[in-house]
Amino acid sequence: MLDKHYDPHKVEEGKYEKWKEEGYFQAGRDLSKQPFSMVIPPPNVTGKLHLGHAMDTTIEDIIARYKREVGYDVLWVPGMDHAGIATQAKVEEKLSKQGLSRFDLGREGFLNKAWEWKHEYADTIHSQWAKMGLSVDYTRERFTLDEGLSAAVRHVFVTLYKEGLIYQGEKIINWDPELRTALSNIEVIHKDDEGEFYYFKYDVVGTDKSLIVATTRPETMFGDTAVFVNPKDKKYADLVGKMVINPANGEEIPLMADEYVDISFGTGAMKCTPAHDPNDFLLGKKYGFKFIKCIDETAHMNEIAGPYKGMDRYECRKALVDKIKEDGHLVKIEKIVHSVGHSERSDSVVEPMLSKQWFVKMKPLAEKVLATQKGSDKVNFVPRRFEKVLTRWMSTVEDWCISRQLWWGHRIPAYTNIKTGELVVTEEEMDPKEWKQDEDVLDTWFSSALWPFATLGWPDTETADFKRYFPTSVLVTGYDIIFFWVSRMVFQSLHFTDKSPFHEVVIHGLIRDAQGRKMSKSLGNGVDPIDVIEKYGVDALRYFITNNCTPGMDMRYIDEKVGAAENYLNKIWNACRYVEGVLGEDYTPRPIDKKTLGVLDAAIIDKLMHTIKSVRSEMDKYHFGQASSILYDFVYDDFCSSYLEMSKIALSHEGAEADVTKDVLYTVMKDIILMIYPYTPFVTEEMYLSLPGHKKSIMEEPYPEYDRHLINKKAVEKLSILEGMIKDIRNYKSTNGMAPNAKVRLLVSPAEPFEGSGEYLKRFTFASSYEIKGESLGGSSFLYPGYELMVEEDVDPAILKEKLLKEKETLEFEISRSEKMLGNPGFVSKAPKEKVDLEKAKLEKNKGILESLKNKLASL
RNA sequence: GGAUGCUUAGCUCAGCGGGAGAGCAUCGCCCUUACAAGGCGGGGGUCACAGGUUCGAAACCUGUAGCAUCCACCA
Repeated sequence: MLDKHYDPHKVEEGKYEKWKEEGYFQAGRDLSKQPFSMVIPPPNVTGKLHLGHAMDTTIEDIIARYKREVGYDVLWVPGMDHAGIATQAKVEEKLSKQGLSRFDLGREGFLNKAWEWKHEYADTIHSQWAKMGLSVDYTRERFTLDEGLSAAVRHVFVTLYKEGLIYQGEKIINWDPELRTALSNIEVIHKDDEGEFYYFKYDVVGTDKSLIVATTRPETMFGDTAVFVNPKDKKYADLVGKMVINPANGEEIPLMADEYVDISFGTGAMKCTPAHDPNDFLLGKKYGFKFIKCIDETAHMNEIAGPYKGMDRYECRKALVDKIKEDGHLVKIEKIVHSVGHSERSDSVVEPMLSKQWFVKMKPLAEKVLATQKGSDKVNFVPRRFEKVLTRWMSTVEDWCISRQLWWGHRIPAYTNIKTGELVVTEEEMDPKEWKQDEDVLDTWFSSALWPFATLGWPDTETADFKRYFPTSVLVTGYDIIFFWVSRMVFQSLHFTDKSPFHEVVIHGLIRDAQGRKMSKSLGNGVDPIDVIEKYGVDALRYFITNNCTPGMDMRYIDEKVGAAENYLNKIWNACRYVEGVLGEDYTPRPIDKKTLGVLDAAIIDKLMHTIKSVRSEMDKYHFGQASSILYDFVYDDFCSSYLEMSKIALSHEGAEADVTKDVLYTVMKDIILMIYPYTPFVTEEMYLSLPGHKKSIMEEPYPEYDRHLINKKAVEKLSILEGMIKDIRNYKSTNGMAPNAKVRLLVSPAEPFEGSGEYLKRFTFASSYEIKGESLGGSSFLYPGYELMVEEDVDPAILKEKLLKEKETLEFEISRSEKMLGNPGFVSKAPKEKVDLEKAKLEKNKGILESLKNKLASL
């Protein structure tokens, strides 16, 4: 027997372990079923999981559990990401608290620390997955740095290299001076920062003229190789070709003309620093300049900066500007807001810098994606608009810088011969005495990109899992990592397996705080899912997520809503407790027999069928919020408030009527539980096990099926008349200042809506008497299609009249509306016939009611 | 500079071509034997604005405004 109150913690205890032991999460237990597969977006082993993870994985778990119920052999692969930069930064931070740097430990020692860190956080993550109830297949768990993934990474790297799609080159890359590593373009976040625009005077050699050049980055002037103007710019036409003096170091550099320069920007004259700016780099190449680096890897000035050597780039900027000012070459300083690149991880200002790195040549790979998206093997996004995010990026993508100057990650399989300097890229282990391996590791996303196929055994394409579960069915992830992850999985998969890695991508938004702000450490507004679970239970948290997420949209975390979810679960819990009590221990479930159903039974079963149909349809479209609210309405209104209350009367009539009612209660309750189960597996398991005739677990039950033979429109209509009567009487009492349980006498005419309906009416309205009158009722009766009802209590006639007049007004409005519609030839000829018929029927009905209403008013 | 999304009840949000919905909040009444973490009843909205398409628009199209996000090498 269920307890009187739903206690989430008591309910949740032990269930997950049981499911896991029984092997319910394991894929491939019944190969006769259709496969359905997903991979978890591997969380970083940097720390605890946050609410965003809770949302993402809850959605996946709903899908997994639903698909199992519907009859699929579901594989949901769990795993974690080594998260190169992020984890290394955490470990280094920890070390620095002990006064150590990674260089003190050396590569090997540091990696040991990193692995310790990984194990610690992997444990935390595992326990959080268990708390959340995720039905992942632990027998197939993977890690992005495990043996298999590492082999896949090496294979991909070597293959792409041999195909000419990976190359080593010297280009301007984004350098994070704090973490001291290169970054890819998308790891740089551009922010609008306030800065200064410095205008300096450059003397032109051999003349008494000068020109003014504006820059935001004076400290890079030591690396300048020219000043450029636009060839069409008349201001400088006579000066082009002469030398000008760099006010930073007094060196002579040429004044040149190139179309690239925008005449209208600044002074129209631009300094060129080929080693510290991507555009200047291109100019440098075009004109064969030297590439002079003046800033080092820690963002300090090097020897090129002469007296400024050793200064931080900003210190140097300040000192240099002061000096130029002293020299009389500073014209003015303007405040400007400009876009400055920051490292996604360290938030330090990224230094564009010439550097030798490894790159993936993106164009051919991206073109494959774009072509695929036009065909039948395309990846379908939910919502659809996110496909454009992918294709737009793919069509403008630049080469991907994949090498990182870190230790934690997949080491690049490139070796240089110590004696000859020969470079070899190979999957084989090379003898370290002869060959020196590249020091760098790969971008984390390089390995994550292989996740959907490498976790299934690839590059071995003959493994059972790869053959059965690849391509995967669906991927669930946030819109913020479409570039980082989704796009890269797609192009790697297309290139290496010739298939898209998944058929569908379900995109969700971010979870924000109650004020709509992003949750962040600096704001301290983060919510720990574990705290929420402590307070309300996992199921309430899961239900909150289910009910409040709309595909592709951000969601706010609102504590009271989780509370509301818990209350809802308590409601269902109590309904179940009632059903359980009613059925008793001897009850044996029987299928619904259409022929034996009473009006109320037939009506609730009809509504159940409609609910099953629409819920399934929404579930299939991944509209969980929609699905759960359709269910909510059915559970709350149709089942709890209506049928369940009414069943109390039927049950008091012992015999066949009571038996049928029990069958209906059982069926509806069980179907409700089975439909809510994917959202809130713990409570529903507990409730399920309290019902008679249950199996070992709810996980062995199939999803409810829609049966069109159980549709009964007439019964629903009759019920709606009864419910209308009840509502009118309740409202009548309320507006007349009577207590809800005040006794009233009722009359109906010319008959009751269905046999026995009077008993329900009486009970639901606390009527002391109930009588059927053959003839029409005068005065204050309520009207329904074909029926009248009257409350025989003395009430203030003024209130009554007011009520009737209000009713008349709305009726007249309704009638005129219908007449207007039906009088519109366009509507009658163009609207669907059923709409027109519906409107006609409404008009007739309302006209009839208005007629009797007028009589009543006259007789008052 | 491009692109996308949002603007609906006091608050947070669904709905996205056939008569305005939910949760919370609010007001009134009720300990009715599943649930007071409850029940019953009520109040509250020219669905941002302006045009257009349609028999019919909160929903579709085009603009406008405000907010948000993403992309972009403007020195």
